[in-house]
Amino acid sequence: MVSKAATLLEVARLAGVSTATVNRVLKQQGYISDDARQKVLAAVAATNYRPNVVARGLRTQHTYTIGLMLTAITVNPLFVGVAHAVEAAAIAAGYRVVIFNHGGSASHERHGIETFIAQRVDAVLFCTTASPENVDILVDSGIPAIEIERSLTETARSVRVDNYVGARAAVDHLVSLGHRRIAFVGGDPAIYPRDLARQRSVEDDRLAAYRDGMAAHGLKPMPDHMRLGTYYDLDAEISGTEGQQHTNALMALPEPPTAIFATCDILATGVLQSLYRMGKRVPQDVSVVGFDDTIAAYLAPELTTVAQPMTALGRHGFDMALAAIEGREVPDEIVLETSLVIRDSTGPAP
Amino acid sequence: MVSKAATLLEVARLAGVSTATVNRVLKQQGYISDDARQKVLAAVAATNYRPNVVARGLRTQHTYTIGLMLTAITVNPLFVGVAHAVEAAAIAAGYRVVIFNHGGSASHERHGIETFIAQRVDAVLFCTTASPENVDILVDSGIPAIEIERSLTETARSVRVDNYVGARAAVDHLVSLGHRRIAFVGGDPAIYPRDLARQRSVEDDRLAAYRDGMAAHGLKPMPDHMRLGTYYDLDAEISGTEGQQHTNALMALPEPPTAIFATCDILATGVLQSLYRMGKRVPQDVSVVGFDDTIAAYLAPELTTVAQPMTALGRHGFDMALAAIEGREVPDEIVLETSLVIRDSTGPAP
DNA sequence: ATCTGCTATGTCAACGATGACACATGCGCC
DNA sequence: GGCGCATGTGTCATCGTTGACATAGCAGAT
Repeated sequence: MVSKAATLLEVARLAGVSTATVNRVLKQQGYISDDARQKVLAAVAATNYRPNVVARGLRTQHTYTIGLMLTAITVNPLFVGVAHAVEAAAIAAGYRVVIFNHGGSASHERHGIETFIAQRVDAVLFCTTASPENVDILVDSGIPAIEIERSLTETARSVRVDNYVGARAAVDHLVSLGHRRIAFVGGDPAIYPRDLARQRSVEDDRLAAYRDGMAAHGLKPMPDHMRLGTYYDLDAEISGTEGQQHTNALMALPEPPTAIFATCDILATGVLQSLYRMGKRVPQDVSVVGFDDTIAAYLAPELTTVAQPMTALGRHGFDMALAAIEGREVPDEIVLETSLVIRDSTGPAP
Repeated sequence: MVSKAATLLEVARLAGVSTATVNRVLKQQGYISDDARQKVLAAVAATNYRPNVVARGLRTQHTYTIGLMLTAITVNPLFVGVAHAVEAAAIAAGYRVVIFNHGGSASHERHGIETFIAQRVDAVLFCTTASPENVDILVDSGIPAIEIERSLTETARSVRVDNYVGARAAVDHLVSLGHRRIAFVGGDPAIYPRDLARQRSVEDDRLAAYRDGMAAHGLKPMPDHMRLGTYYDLDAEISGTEGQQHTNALMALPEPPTAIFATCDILATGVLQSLYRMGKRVPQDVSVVGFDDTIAAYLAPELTTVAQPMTALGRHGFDMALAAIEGREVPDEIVLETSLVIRDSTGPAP
C-alpha cells in the first residue's frame, strides 16, 4: 500500500477539529480536552501521520540539521570515529547530520558550504577544513562553525587535543624502556596547515614534544625523518607508504633506531610493514608507537599508541554547536587529553 | 558581518522586478531581457542571495536529499568505503546525504526511518538493515529503498556482490598454491540475517563456496571453524578477537591448517595476530586470505583478499535510487563481481 | 486593419506547520 | 449580576519558492 503522507489538515478534518488543536495535542502544550485528545490521536494513528519537517523548518527557521564537513571519511579512521560520535550526539538531541567530503579541495568545500547554507543547517562541524576562508563564509552568515581535531581558523570555535602532551607521553614511554635512539616519523610541519591563532600545526606540536622530550633526557633527536608530500595528497597520507620509506631509510643508517614514534597509526602501519619485510621483530628488535588509536588494535603486533578521544571530540563538538544554536555561552576552545595505550609493539631496548 | 539571508522577494525589489523574473533568471528558463538579467544578477550578487532549499522542498515536494542507513560506520571499513562512494555520487547529482547509524537495534533503526520520512528524503539506501520490516515501512510510504552489500528483504532493490564466486576464487587460489588443509573462519550462517528471497545469507554463500571448492579438488573441509556470537554483537564482530580464538583452536589441532580463509578482513586481522603471537610466519608457515579489501593493505604482511567493489556498490546504489526517484526503469537487483587481490600473505604450502 | 505568435514580465495561490490572537465557555467570588 | 480567570478551540497570516496563468507590447502575415 503506497500512500501519500497525510497532512495536519487531513488529520484535523478526520478528527473533526482544527489544525491548531491537532498541533496542540502533538506538541503537548496549551489546553486540550480529553475528548479532543482521543479523537486527534485516533486520527493520527489512522492516517499514519508524520509531521513534515520541511514545512516546519520553513515556518520556524530552524531545521534541526547540522552539517559535517570532512576531508574524506576514508582518509583516516579517526574521522570515522569522530563522525560516528557526532552523529550519535546529534541524534540523541533530535538533530540530523548531513555529511560532505571535500577531498582536500577548497573549491569543492566551498560548494559544500554553499549547500549547507542553502539547506539552512543550524550549524556546521569541520573535521579539518580545506580552507579557513570557507569557514569564514559560514561565520559571516551567522551559522555556528566548530572545528574538531584541529583548529585552523581564528573565527571558529574548536575542540582538539593536547598534541604536545600526547606526543611527549609516547617519547617518555620509550625512554623509560631504555631506548636512546628514537626516531620520529611524521609529516613536515611546514606543509601542514597552521592554527591561525597559535601559528602551530598539529605536527609542530608533536615534533616539538619529541625534540623537547629527547632533550629532557639528554638524547639527540635523529635526523631526516619527516617528509610526507603535500598534506592533502590524500593517497599519500592514507597509504602508509611514507611510513615504509622512512623506516627503510632509518634502518639503513649506521646506527639505526631501536624505537620509532609515528605521528599517526596509518603511518605506523607502514613502519610495521617495513620492519616485517626486513625480518625485524617488534618489539624485540625495534619498538613502535603510533598516534590516534584507530587501527592500532588490529595490527600484529597490537600497536602501542597515543589515543585520541574520538568519542569525546565528536560529542563536545556537537555540544558546542548546540550551545551556540541555543544562544548559550560557548567556550572558544576545548582541549582534551590523550592517553597512552600500551600494547605489544613496545618493549625494552635491545 | 553577520546578516540574515536575503530572500527572493528582497532580490526582486532591489532589482526592481518581480520574483517571477528573478526566478526565471536563476533557473535560466523562459524569456528574460538582457536588461532584466543584468539587474537581477547584480541584485543577487549584492545581497549574496542563496536559495532556501527548505522552502523549495516544501513547494516542489522534492528535497534532493537521500538517507543513508548504516549499521554503524565504525563497525567495518567496508561501510566507510560505501558511504564515501554514495556521498560522492549523490553530490555529483546535486543531492545531499543524511546519515543514520542504527547500531544493530531494530527500534533505533525504526526511529531513523521515521526521521527520514518526516524529513521527506527522496530515497533511502541501506548498508545493512537491522530489520526488514523497517524497510517495508519505507516502501509502503512510497519512498524508494535500496539495499547495498546485502539483500535482506523481498521488497527493496539491492546492489550486492557474488559472494559465492568471490569465496571460490580465494579457495582456488590456495589450492593452486598446493594447500590441502585449508580452514574456513567465518560467522555461523545460522546467525547471519538471510536474504528473504533466496533464503541465503552472505555467509551461506561464502561457506558453500568453500565446501564446494574443497570438494571439487577432492579435499575435506576442516571442522569446527565458525562461531561469531550474535551477528549484531558489534564489538565481537569488529574486534578480530573471534579470529584469534578460531586460529588458536585451529593451530592446536593434530593436523593444523596450512592456510586460513577468513570471510572478512577484520576477522583476518585476528588470524594474523594469533599467528604472530605463536611465532608462525605468514606466508611461510601459514597462508591467510581475507575478504573485503578494507584494511588488507595496511597489515603486515599485506593481506591477500577478495576485494569488494566498494565504490561501485555505492555508486550503483545511488544510481538505482536516482532512477527510482525519477521514475525510470530500475532493475530489482545488481550483482557485481569481486576480485582476488594477491598480496604477501599467501604463498606455497610448506 | 486585424490577427497570430513571439517576447517579456507580473500576479498569486499553493506547499504544510506554526502560533499569535480572538473567541467561547464555565466556574468561583465579590 | 458582573467580573476575573482558567479552560478549550478555531482562524489565519506567515515562512520563501515555484510555476501556471494572465497581461501586454510589438513584428510580421493576411
